[in-house]
Formats: sequence, structure tokens, C-alpha cells
Amino acid sequence: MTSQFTVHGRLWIEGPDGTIIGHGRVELLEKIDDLGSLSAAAAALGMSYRYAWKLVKLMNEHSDKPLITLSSGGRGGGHAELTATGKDAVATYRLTDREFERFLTEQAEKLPR
Amino acid sequence: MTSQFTVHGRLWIEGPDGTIIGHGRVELLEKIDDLGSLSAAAAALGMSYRYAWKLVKLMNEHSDKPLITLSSGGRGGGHAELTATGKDAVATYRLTDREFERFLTEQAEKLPR
DNA sequence: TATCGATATGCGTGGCGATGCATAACGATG
DNA sequence: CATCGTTATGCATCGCCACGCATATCGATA
Repeated sequence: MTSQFTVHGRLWIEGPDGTIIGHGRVELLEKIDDLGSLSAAAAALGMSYRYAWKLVKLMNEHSDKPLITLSSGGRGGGHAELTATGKDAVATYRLTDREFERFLTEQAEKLPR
Repeated sequence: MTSQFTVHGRLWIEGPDGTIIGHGRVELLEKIDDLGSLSAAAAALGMSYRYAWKLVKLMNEHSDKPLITLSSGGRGGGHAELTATGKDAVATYRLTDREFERFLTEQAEKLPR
């Protein structure tokens, strides 16, 4: 049967240019893609706008091609959008993350008792 | 061939009593088992004795049966030793950790490019 | 051209992991 | 019973992550 133990973990993907994409960043990217707004995405995740903005800046700086485009002013006050690179990154991460979830439950069942 | 991306991760095992055992704690346990001394183990890992002692206390408190026995005074000034439970915990963790390493490299090869 | 909502960014703060210092207690052994 | 090396534990601190406040900027639109 299932073990009394549970196996947990975190994983992240590093690119050759130093990009790091993990759980939190991917969630942010997905929310941005969903809502078209950085402030709304941050709020939806219970994350401060200040910090979300820093993450976006870091990701864009450390990546060869930017993952997110931000524009201020205009209708609605501004806009946030994923680039094709950004969407690719999300998709790639989600793929390996799904495998990871399978791995974790699979390992938990191997544990004693 | 191999991808330009690399997949990294951390994993830990939680017991029903709230025990948490992960990379750092296991390394400490192994060093204790190896050296028979908490202060020596901490030093060998470049970890402060203060913190290593706290970790041991936490692990023992949160586990049903203690993982480490500590004794002060006497020949050599004191002694640290793993219980059978402690050794089991290490062995179990190492087993799933080995699988985890395989998983990570395996996933990295699935990534684009 | 005034408004409005979002982006842009500095500055101070609080929690947490981890360190370092200092001091006490312990107990086998000489 | 003095010594010695380790365990035992308080307290102050440092760095990093993340938050919160405050303010400036931008640009479509009414």
C-alpha cells in the first residue's frame, strides 16, 4: 500500500545563459499570460508587485531573449505579455514538472511500511 | 545529444510525525556516523556547531524515536552516534536520492536542442 | 490637456537561515 | 580533584528573500 512517508521536492531548469526558471517564476509567467497585467498577476498570486517586477526584470536580463514584454501608459495604464520565448519556457517547464510529480508519488510508494 | 539546459532539484522526505530529512541533514547524519562527534561533523561540513546542534535537536524532537544520541563528558569530551532509526533514515534517503539523480539527468536529455 | 491605471524604482522593514562569541556542564582519565 | 575536549545553550548579528510605502513616469482616451 502507500507509505506513511511522503516525498517532496523542488526543481528548476537552468539555461546556458544563466536563466533560472522554477516553480514560482513559472506561476508568475502563467498568470501574466492569463491576465495581461503584471500587477494583476502578482495580486492573484498574493505576491507583492514590487517583487514580481524584480523577478521579471531578472528573468529578462539573464535570458538571451526576453521572456516578458512590459509597456506602461496607454489604455488600461499598461500591459504585460509573454514573448514566444517566454511561452516556450513555460511549456518546457510544465512538461518536466509533470514528470517530476509522477516521480515523487512513485518514490513515496517504494518507501518502507 | 545532451541539451543546453540542465535540470536541478532538491528533495526531502517527510514522516508522519513531522520529521523532515533532506540533503543537508543527511550529510550531517552521515558525517556524525563517520566521525562519532557532532563538532567534528559540523566542522567537516563547514557548518557551525551551533547550527548543527540545533538541527540534531530538531530532528530528534520531531521524530518518534531519536535519530542521534549525544553524550557529553568522559573520554574525548563527548560522543555522538546514530541510532538504528537514524541509520535507516539515511539509507532510505540515499536510495530515493539516487533515483532522483537519475531522474534529473534523464529529464535534461529530453529538453529542446 | 487632465485623468487614470499600470509600469518603474528607491528606501526601509521583517522574517528566517545560518554564523560567531561566550560560557556552563559533563564525565572519563591522569 | 584538575584537566581536557565535547556537548549544551543564550544572545547578538549578518545576508537574503519578500513585503510595503511612496513617488515618478508613461500614453491612450475622454
